[in-house]
Amino acid sequence: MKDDIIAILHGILGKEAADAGIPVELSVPDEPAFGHFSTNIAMRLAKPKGVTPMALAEDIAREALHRAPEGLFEKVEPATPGFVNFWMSPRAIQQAFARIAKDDLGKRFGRGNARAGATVLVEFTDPNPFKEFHIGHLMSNAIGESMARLIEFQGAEVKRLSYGGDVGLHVAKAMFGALQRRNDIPAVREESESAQLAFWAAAYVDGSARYEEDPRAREEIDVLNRTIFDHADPEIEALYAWGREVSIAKFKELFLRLDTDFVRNYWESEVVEDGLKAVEEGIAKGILEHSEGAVVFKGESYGLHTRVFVNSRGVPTYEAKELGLTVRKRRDFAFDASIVLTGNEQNDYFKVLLKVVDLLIPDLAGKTTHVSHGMLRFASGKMSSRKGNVITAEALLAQVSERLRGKVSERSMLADADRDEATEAIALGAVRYSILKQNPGQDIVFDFEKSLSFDGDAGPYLQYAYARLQSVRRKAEEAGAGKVSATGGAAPEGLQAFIATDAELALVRRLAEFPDAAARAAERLAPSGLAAYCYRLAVAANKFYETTPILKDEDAMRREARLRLIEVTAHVLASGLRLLGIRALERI
RNA sequence: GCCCUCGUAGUUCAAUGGAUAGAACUGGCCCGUCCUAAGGGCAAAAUGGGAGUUCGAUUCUUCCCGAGGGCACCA
Repeated sequence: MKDDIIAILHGILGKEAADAGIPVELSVPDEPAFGHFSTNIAMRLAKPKGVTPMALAEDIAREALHRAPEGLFEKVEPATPGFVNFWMSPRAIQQAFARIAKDDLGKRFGRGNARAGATVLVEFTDPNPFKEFHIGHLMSNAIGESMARLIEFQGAEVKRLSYGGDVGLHVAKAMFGALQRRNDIPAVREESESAQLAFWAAAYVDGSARYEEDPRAREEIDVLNRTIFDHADPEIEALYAWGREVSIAKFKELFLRLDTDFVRNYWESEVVEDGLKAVEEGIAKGILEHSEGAVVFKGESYGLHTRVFVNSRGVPTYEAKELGLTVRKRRDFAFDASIVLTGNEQNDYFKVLLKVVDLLIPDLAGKTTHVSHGMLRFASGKMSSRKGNVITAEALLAQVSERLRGKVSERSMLADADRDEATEAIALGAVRYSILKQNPGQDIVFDFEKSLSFDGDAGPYLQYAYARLQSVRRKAEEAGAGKVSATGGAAPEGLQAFIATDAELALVRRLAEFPDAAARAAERLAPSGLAAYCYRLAVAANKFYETTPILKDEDAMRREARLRLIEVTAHVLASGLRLLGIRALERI
């Protein structure tokens, strides 16, 4: 429908719009009084053409109606101060539905080809061994996984990557903390996985505190950092191996639970060499320089600031390692684009890094995009793993599940055995949706009671809408009322003519928006637009469900048509949810 | 001090420079012989302040106020 109108507008405007550099755009107004589609082209073109916006809008409206195939529009109207609003005829909407249903059967409705044939790396989550997997990582995971799926939906092959700091100062701090209680270690190693993790979390908190408070401890930790880096001490090596292993085992378990499949998990320890080599090259090329015993990049002439790449002890910092990672990625994958997702506190740092990459590795220039997410903030104050007041991803999910449990058991649609699984999926969906519905890059103020709602614009609402649609389908199948063509049986010709109520037509118009919504979210690398779309689709589906009898309708053809609409809606909703990383549940 | 984000109903979030700023939660009022009420409907409620650009500004520029982040050996 949208493409039809744009084509008509291009026909009317000829090359005037193109010459003026003004794109012909069509939007879907929130306000029903402004039509199904609306364009502002008359206002934008009035000045170059030397006419009033309203006069142009009137001309365009009249001409559009004149040029359109018979029966496409219900009406086309100019509106002050110069909009042109379009209302599709029911028949045009019905035909759109027939097309969507056909595409949907082919399981390709909504897919785009903006990234067809491209290989895109997406690095996200990035938990660090020796530290906890906290809700910040959960946030990165939710956004990154959704971005990955959106890009795949546009035809690209996506390689999911994670990168973790298994060497560096934070490790030295944790190791220092652990060495303070080395006598406990044999006992702890006999205990549960979670006790071992708790030991390391506490060790890190201790080590961090001592690093800040005690100059002598600080010196020891810096030395320890070098020792770890050099693999110089067997006892340290053994302790390190244990800590690293405990962390990584946990991460693997969580990745599985979060349904994210990384093809490669990079560790800082393995990119050190490439990083140092790149730094050498940078020095040779005069991009990096020695300063006060360290190797730095002076970013001031680029409007950036100076950053240290190798510290005065000869240990590469995050900068050099990230440089090594970039080189490494290029060696491991032939990629067209690489996306790195981090917290927004790294924005300035990444500008420096990407500038160095541009200067040092010209063939990678511009291929890497840094995307940042905001921080999780609490009414109660800031979370800091250094201070030990972090909320782990597991703790959050456990708490959300706990709140859901009562709600799930009140409802009888599920067998007891399935309730735990549903609770898990709803909890994950609720958390994911609350993260994804917001613009990425913004901080999220997190409040257990308030921000994680299970009603209204929230994950469970979408899952519920889906489950209800599926329930109707099941009942229809049980009753033998019409073959819902899940198995691929084509609907009888002309069925779409029975889609006629306002709620039905509005729902079809929503369905038609799906490809645009997915494409736009992928282009902007922002799942929030798709989350908003899924919500609006669910609203339209619920309205249809509430207002329109389906199984109870006496007319067999109409019943079949409505079942078909339900089937397609459920499938599109499921596709949308999948792109958000939220499981569509058959029953709730 | 310099740089980057961000200030929208009581709260949490929307709004490719467009129309009457859109939702949800909370509080108020309706809908139960009906396909899952985690639902549907009604009413109420907001752009931090000032100047500017524009036919049109939540959006762009600038100043002020406020919050967060970054600014050399952490990541």
